[in-house]
Amino acid sequence: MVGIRERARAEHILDIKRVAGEQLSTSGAAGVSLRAIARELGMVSSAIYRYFPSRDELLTALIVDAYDSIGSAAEQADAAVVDRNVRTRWIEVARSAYRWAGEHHTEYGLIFGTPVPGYAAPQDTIGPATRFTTVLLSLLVDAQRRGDVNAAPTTIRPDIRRELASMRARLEIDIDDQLLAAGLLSWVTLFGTISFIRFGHFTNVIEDCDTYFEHVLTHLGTSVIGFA
Amino acid sequence: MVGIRERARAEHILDIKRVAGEQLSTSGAAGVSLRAIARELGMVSSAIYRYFPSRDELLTALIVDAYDSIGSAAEQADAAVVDRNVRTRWIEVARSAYRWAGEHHTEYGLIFGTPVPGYAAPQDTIGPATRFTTVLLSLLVDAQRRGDVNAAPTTIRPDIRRELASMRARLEIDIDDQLLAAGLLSWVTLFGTISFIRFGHFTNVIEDCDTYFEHVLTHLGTSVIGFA
DNA sequence: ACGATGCGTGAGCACTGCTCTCGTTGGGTG
DNA sequence: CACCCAACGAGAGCAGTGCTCACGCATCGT
Repeated sequence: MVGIRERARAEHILDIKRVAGEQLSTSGAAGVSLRAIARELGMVSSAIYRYFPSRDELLTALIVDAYDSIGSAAEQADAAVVDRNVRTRWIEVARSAYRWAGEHHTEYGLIFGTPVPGYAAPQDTIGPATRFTTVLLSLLVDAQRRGDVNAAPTTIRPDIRRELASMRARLEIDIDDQLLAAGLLSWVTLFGTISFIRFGHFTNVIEDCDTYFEHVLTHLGTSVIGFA
Repeated sequence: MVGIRERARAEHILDIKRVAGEQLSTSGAAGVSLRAIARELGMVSSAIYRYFPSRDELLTALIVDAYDSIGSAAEQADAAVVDRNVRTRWIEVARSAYRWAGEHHTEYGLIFGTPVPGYAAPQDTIGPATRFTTVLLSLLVDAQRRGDVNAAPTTIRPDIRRELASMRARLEIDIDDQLLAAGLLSWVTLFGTISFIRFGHFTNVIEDCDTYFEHVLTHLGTSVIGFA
């Protein structure tokens, strides 16, 4: 049987992260206060340290949760595509990221925004961080396998081909240079667009950001990656 | 003649911003402390408030300076291209942004990173903020005028054409839909790539980020915008 | 049954942004 | 030139922060 302490501990950790998440969405990362969390949970501030050794560790936990959240959103969006058409899958996955960023504004800023100087992402974060890109990569792998892609060939310099080959080996995937480069560029442009929209760089530039995002989406799928 | 006070005031403001900038680059935006600045300048903390009404205003001043800094870097890079070839100008301007981001890591994070919730960019920032994009836009205008551009036509939906037309009217520029859309996409991809590199999202993904950036640069200039 | 360990408490340290009052001093005005 | 207001620096003080530590109590494994 699981002990009373163990259960209470798990619940407390959840409570702390919940309140911290509320503070995060209302006041940003700077507004997450251990003392305020303790106050809201009816405990003394020093008690928090029994569960998180420092404020940084709490934020790290929130980062991990955020990566997991956007990753699982993408996984679900991908799984929901019944006909497994790679073009549809790409659009749905990209849309899920856009939607997630809109619904979790500050969490998005936490993982795709300014990194804290001197704060090296702990090992705990790199696992969840790859969850989203894994969805994207498996999508590309399937596209390659099914031959559902025919992009206009672009010139790729030898040093970049070497870089791509190294990446291919590291990830143990079978995607040719053309598709891999296009996928990489689309990945960056996808989050570049989301960041520009969510961080307000399109103010006074683009009025209907939702529509523009859809445009970028189809453009990337059609002209850059070249899904059939 | 300019008074003693006026001169002293201007110098103090410069001093405060200088020390704040040092703190910014070593400890990030969160590490900028009015009291620490006052200590370093040998004045009492409350004296700072004679020059900046709040910490936020100080940060705003740093943001304005950062926008000005990257803007003037781009202007200089553009002006240094003697033959006025638009392709060369694009590459030099984009490179200047990449270089600036590398040399001013935290300042870059300040303007392209996570926005503070509830912090609406004051009017003071929007002027300097457009300085970089103005360089980019004038480059596109020249390309259009000289006919130095021949991109593969992509499909642009009517609602996006409407958005582009509105943008064209607002900015009072003469760039056709095709080029404007390509420029917009390149702008986003440019800063998306810089952010991914500088914010560490390419760790364990791309080894030689400098080379990859050069690749993206030429790709955007050639395949997306299509400079002659 | 007992000892080690987990846990909540409260005081305390060093720090933060910001406010207020109090003299002093510089600089336009009569 | 004298005067008076505004700008200024100093210092105390308030409310808040992250974090540490010694202290007891409760729980759990032996």
